[in-house]
Amino acid sequence: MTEKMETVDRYDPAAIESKWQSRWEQDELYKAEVDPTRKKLYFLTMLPYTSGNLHIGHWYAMTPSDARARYLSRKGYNVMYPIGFDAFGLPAENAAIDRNTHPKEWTYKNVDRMRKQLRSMGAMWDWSREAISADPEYYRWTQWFFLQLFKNDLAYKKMAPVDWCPKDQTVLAREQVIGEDRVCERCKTPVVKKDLEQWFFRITNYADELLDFSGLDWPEPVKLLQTNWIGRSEGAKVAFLTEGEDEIPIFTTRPDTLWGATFMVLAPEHPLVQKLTTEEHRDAVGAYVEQAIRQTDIQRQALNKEKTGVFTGGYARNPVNGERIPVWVADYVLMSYGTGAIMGVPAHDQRDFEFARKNGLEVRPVIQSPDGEQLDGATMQEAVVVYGPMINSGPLTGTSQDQAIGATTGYLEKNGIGEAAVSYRIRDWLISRQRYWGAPIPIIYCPEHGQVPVPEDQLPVLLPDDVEWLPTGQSPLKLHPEWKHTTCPIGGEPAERDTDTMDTFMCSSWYHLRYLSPNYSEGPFDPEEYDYWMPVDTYTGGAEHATMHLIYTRFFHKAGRDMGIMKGPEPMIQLRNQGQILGPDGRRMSKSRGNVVDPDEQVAAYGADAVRAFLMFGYRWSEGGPWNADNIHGVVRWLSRVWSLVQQTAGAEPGDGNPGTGQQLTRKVHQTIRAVSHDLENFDFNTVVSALMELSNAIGSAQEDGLAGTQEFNAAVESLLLLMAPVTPHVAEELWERLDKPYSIHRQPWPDYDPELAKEDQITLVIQVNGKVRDRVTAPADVSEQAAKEIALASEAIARYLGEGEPKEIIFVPGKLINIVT
RNA sequence: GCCGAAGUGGCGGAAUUGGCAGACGCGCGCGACUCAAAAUCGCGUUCCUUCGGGAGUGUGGGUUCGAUUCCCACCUUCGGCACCA
Repeated sequence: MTEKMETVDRYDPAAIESKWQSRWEQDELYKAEVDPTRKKLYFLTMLPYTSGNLHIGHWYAMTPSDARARYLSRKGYNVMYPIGFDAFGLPAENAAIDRNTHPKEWTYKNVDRMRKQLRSMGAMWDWSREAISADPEYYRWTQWFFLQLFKNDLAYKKMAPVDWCPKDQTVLAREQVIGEDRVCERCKTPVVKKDLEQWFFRITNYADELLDFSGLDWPEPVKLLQTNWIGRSEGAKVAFLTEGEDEIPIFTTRPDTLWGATFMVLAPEHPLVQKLTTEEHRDAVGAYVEQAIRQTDIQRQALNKEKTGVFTGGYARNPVNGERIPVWVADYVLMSYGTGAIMGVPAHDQRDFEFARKNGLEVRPVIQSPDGEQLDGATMQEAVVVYGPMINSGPLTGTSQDQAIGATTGYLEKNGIGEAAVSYRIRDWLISRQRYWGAPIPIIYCPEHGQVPVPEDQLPVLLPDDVEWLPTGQSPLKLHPEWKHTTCPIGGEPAERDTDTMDTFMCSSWYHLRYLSPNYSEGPFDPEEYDYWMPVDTYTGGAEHATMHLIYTRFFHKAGRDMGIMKGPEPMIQLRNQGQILGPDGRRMSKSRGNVVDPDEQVAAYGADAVRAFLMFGYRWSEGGPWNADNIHGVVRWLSRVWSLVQQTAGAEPGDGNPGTGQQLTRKVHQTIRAVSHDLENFDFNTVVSALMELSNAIGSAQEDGLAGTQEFNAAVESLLLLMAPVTPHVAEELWERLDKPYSIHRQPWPDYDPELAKEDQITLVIQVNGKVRDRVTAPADVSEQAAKEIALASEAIARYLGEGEPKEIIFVPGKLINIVT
């Protein structure tokens, strides 16, 4: 033993990791190829943004996923695990401007650095499928997708009040404006409203289909976030007529309260405001509308504790009872939802109630209060927001709660004044960005022919390199005359290009398709690859993308399917979210706080295998948590122990250990195979590592018991390495080689377990009295109820707790416990 | 306010179906090795205790022979939504 020790070198991850990384790459160990004879598995992890440096968060997201992909590959699946870079976008452009370099240069330098950093993980990525969204050969097809959406009327340009980030000098999609403060998702600056002509995608056409998650194995919270984001409401659309015979449609979820509508409110931006306003009220309305439109959303909200609004002087008729009701303008009604106009039913809507009280408008109850009390509009303190039988409702008075909405809708339809309708919270996806670093929108504006799509054979519309940034923050594309001025593809007239670029979420909506065939030039992807690999079987990434990327990519897929480009109902079948690693102080990592953990430093200090194993072991993957610099030592020690254990015992002469111990070791091996397989399958990475530790501890004890060199012992060591390989690929490969096993361990089939061998033959039988544990005895695993009873009643420890007389009841759980109830 | 997730030792966390609470690790304590230290190895480590035992999985109830697990009410933390008619 002592002699042997001296020949054992120390575990030195730096020496073995780069060696194996180059070897695997050279041997194309992870190259995925279409093979119809094998069951495929497309395993995808959200692509990194080219921000400059790999973050410990990337490791946390990617290395457990890699372990699972490796496991499934060893289980026999033909696994494709690709990687690429999300390379366009604001952060790159801003960072480049700050550093006075070109975004392209900055981005591609980052790609080089991040590639190296990614390689240091030792993940099973197929680098031959790498795709970078800022490559012309990539964005050519991003533009192509835009044109297909345009041709199918799923992309359109319109003037609309949009969210503008004054710092980043661009508009944002609704999804990219976050929180109570309505700030820019990237720079956290409060956005302002601006009226601009912008490109939108008709994601609202797919609202209903996006609510259908059938066939998807996605986390419930993500499905719920998307459901709420889409925000489907059922109700009715009702046409009110002004005295000038203009129609004002409104949407309501409570058609049953129509008889209680005592006023109408228009959003300040509503097109009929001017026309309805009487001379007498013109100044007041004009001033109100102007200040409302000028305000940012936060300003509106701050004032919104108090409902403001002004009377237009105009009137409309309530179509169900012909009553003349005043029309007001107020900013609590949003132009962007429903029809931009509402009926005011103060008795049964709290907002309308507050507005009515403030402005002396009539409050008229039309739904029976649930406590049977007679509601009095003049004295009510708040709106009674309930469902109930209809009262004061003309011909429908007395309709029961259950029939109220249906009866009203029927009445509306019969009389031609309205119909059942659905409204959604989600808005069309605004994709124009007034920025340089993105895929140019491939549209040319011709004075003769209007919006003319760039012919497909002229794609890509290349981003010009020779651009200048002015302190005004204007897009350099606007200031680049040679690029901007072109000719009309139809008639050759002088024409102008669209100088906006596309939201980067557009690039990332289809990157999983570019991975299929990154060099394909006949289309966005090779259909043969598509048919084999799609859909994505498992997709992993952060839950923060629930209402952005994950909703966009589903829309994109469905639109692509309807255009005959893609197939199948959904792009990604199984989704799992990891949590977030925080700084050691428990707060989000950020440079300004100085709490950023650099993965390169960790790898230099402990090796990639230790960092991988630690990230899997130290956290519930779906939760994450603060970085704990101490806990990684446990994993490092474990790997060192395995390292010396394997080498000390390799080729040992069989010892004279007792055969029972060998059998126990074999049992532990089979139990570990079962546990590790189950937990990898279920994303329970922390217990994967703890099960492996238990096995190596058991092997260590067996070594002390003199079992080294026996068949059981060697088989256990072999199994340990085979099971460790997905978690710690380098050290497993190195030790595997040192045992003279065939290269590569990552191509060895995953070990099977034998349930018989995994079964315990002895159990600890727990003896309870009235549900409290009073004794534990060793018994055969298949101990019968009768035998267990005898054992329990014979126990001295138990006798003390049994009173006089017979036990009332004895409960026996086979293989577990016996409970005596007295 | 509405919706969602989570509360278990000093810390990270474990506990297939309602059945031994605290696996596996960190940290800490004691010991071995060493001139010494580091590293390594071994043992111990939920709390209280009069050493018999008692209490214990955010709080209070409930169901059950038996509850971290199921039900009801509440508290705390974190995330999402924000006048959506």
